[in-house]
Amino acid sequence: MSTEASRDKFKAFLVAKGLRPTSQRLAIFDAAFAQNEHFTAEELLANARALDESVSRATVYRTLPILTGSALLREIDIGKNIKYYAPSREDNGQQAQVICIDCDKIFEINAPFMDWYGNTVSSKLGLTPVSQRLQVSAHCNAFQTTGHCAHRNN
Amino acid sequence: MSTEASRDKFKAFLVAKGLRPTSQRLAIFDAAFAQNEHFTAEELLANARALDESVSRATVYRTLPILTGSALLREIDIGKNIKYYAPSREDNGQQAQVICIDCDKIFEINAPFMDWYGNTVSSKLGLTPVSQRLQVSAHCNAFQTTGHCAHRNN
DNA sequence: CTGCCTGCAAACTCTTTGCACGAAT
DNA sequence: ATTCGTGCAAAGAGTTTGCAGGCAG
Repeated sequence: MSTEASRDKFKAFLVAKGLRPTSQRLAIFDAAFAQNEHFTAEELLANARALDESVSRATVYRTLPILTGSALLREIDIGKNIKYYAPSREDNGQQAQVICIDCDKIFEINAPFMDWYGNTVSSKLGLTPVSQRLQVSAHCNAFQTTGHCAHRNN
Repeated sequence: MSTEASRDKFKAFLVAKGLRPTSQRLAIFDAAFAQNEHFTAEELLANARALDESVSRATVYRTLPILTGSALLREIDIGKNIKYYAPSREDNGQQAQVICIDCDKIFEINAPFMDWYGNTVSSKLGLTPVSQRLQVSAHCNAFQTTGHCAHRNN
């Protein structure tokens, strides 16, 4: 899905919910979809402010649940106290993450068996699966030798 | 591994690290291993205080990393802002969790394929896997109809 | 007497919320 | 007018940490 199409979908979602497509909300959307990497709320704030300096931290935090609720953005919790976000993909919900412990870089891996696994395991317990996540935390081999990861520019 | 054997292992671990097996640390250990369910730091504090009222919140938070570092306790992050803990099992590191969204009950499921998956996926990226986790979030069917989960007494 | 441990309370990080003002309908 | 959205700053939750005193070796 193109960014432009997603932007329209976001506007339509807002209107359908009786919410207004304000300049701040759209700036936050644009900043989110301009990101190549996974990002945090704070990074999103900085990038949204670059587009529209009137965007406040509160509005970012209030808009993020709208974006994840509209399924345009995914929230990714890697077990730190901070949440990461990334634009959704088609294979949404069937992706595993490999997280570099050294630089926090997140790799997304297709894992279509996850849905099957969630269904199988939940039904045995009398539960209905809502979501599943599979994450591998790993050290970067390059970091062990060179002292820094090649993944992210830090 | 019996609780008694674990207790000795904990003492040995402390000594090996040059740390002292103080009454507070042992009370925290005993409280942790008396739990049947997964527990939070705050619950552990309450239970440890029942054994030794001199235990403080700070000491609980300072002792938890020691316990997880000694591999006697596992830390389980279910994507809430709070961390859960549980005594380790033999099949440590190869367990998936099914989490009831309605009551936060955590079911542990053996998933021996996780190690294989972590190794396979990491090696392709030039990474060395450290840990992996597989979690399924699900709704309790009983909750949908009766309004409360049968799992936990709340 | 030297250094590890402790409790207390303050600090910290990330996120949420109350409030009054401003914009849209 | 009325409702919705906003920024600011304060509050909140969970966790960490600086400090002065206490206990062990």
